[in-house]
Amino acid sequence: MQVDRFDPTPLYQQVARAIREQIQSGSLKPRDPIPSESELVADHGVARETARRAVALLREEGWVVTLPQRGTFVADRPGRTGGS
Amino acid sequence: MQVDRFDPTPLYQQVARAIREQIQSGSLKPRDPIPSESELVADHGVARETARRAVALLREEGWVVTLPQRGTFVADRPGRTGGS
DNA sequence: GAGAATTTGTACGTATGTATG
DNA sequence: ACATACATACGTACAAATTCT
Repeated sequence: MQVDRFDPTPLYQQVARAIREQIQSGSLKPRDPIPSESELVADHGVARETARRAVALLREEGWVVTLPQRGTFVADRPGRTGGS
Repeated sequence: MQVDRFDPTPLYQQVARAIREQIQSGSLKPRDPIPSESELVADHGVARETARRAVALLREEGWVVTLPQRGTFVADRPGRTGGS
């Protein structure tokens, strides 16, 4: 799904929202891999940096966990930071 | 102070460390502005993206606070995230 | 073990937008 | 109007670790 370039919402937030909704709806389940950066670039029509920011945002929000050189996966308890 | 390109430590971490040490040593005090992105680029000989990452890291660590379109400043209680 | 492909990490350069002074 | 400063976005390149053939 391409982003909407007329929507003033930053593209990386649009991409993040699309993934977040897939997690919330259950089409992406805990421990499932989310699309790789390259796939996000192709699927959404954005630059890699934009895709990376989207994933970074989801990571900060606790939706996903990234394993370097492995991939990024849906967290066991998505949406929870795990912090104190 | 230029970064050390033979040091395997990522450049953005080297820049962040340099700023962090200035805060810890007291040469940068709470509410002082830290150098702008352009100044970090000039001072350390790195790209803007690298300077931005350094600042982002310090922000995550609680050393600085960024006020959009204002600048980035040393936190009131540097090194504390303010979280629970 | 060798080699290619994949995936994330780091880094540089550039451009435009938005808000402030 | 102009300069400053951060935010977003695109493109490119190479490194490092893992995975697959």
